[in-house]
Amino acid sequence: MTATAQIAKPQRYEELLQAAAECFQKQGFAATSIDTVARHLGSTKGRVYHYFPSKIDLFNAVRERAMELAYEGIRPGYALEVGPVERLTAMAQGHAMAMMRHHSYMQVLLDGLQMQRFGATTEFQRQAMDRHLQERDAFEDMFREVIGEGITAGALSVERSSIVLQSFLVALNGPVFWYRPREGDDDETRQAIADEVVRFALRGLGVTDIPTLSTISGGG
Amino acid sequence: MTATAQIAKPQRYEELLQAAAECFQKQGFAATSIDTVARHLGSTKGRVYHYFPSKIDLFNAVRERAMELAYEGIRPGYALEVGPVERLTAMAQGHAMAMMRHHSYMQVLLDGLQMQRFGATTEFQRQAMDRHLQERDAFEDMFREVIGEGITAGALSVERSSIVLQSFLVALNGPVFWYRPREGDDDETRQAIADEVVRFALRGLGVTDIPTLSTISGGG
DNA sequence: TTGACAACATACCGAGTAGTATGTTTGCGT
DNA sequence: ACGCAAACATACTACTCGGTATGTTGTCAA
Repeated sequence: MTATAQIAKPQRYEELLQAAAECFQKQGFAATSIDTVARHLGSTKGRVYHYFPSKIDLFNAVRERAMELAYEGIRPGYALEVGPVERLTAMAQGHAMAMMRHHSYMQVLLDGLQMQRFGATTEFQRQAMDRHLQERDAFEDMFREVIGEGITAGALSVERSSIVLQSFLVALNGPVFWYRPREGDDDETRQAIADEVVRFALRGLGVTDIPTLSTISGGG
Repeated sequence: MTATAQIAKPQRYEELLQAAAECFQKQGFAATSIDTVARHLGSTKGRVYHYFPSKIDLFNAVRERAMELAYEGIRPGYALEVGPVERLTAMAQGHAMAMMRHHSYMQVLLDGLQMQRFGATTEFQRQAMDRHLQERDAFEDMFREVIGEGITAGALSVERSSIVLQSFLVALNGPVFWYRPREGDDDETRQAIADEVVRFALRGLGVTDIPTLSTISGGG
């Protein structure tokens, strides 16, 4: 009796994506079977393959969603009409927050990006990978751009900018590696952590007076 | 005709470890089969199982070796009899260098540490994992200790030290994620990169005047 | 009432994969 | 020369997993 009718299709899709994100996060792509995801939902393969044509498509869907969430994290800061250091701070804050808020998705995202090394994939899958890498580059470019403005404005002191950028991004991604979501965690808890991470990362770029969020929203 | 006799046993072991490290790095643990490793060596399963009782033991051997290499990276700096900031700088340098020099091993190491999330393992494997996590903690403690001395000495400005420590370590581990070994790379190339990474990480801790290696070896 | 279709569940197949059991070669001590 | 063990290679087994083919059930329009 296929049980739970009534549930709208997009909601089922969302449930599947969430379950897949959690499984891929916990076990990685290769170690996660379709049956694992299905069991996590209390259902069977049939359901999964009804919504996704293959395992890799499911994985790509999770990554794509994760990428969207990452964009959402930094876009508000990027769009601010204030100085580069203030924009950068807001972007960094948003990104660090997204890393904790959507922890499962983000871990899958970073895992997936490291998958470049899975040299042997099909031509079709290679296209998906390339698209994904392009999105990552575009994402990084947003930081690159604002950091560049900061350097021009003399607010940042940087020698080899490409390496520093990578260090900066890795530091912001940090919570994905060491933050473990706890039962009572709310946005305030995460904000406090994000503040400290952002402080560290910005000082790494040579910023001595770290702007606060209230300073930023108060006007540049 | 088993071909290549003459080769000493420890050398064979070393070859196997290296091959395993490269395979696990490229494909991850789950996606790497014993046959993959064997083919990478131009041999068969027989060889692998002659030296290692199981796949997980092979993997653990790689991780253990990686951990040793990581220790070797920071020990010289830790042992210096100079100020905490100078010691920390030397440790950070050594660590960043090790991340690039032993890139395959280190990637496997970090991959493996993230494997905490593979909740469902055997009791025996859980012990190996616990031992490994303890070693990681001991490793981190060496940094924690020196950073603590730096704070006491007033040379570092840090608020929530646990989060800052994690950010610091992630930044130093960074090269594992974004550095790709190139044909012509020698230690000088890597030193230049490490310098920049260390500079970033130390400034994140609030160090304004980064010591140089010559300063350190010249005496505190 | 009756198709028709969506939304699954179930059964099944072929391709790997970890591990084992057994052969085969080679060097070495006697 | 001979036996013996190290150092593998080969063949095989039990099992898992991605994907497919097919069955089943609820829903809804005509």
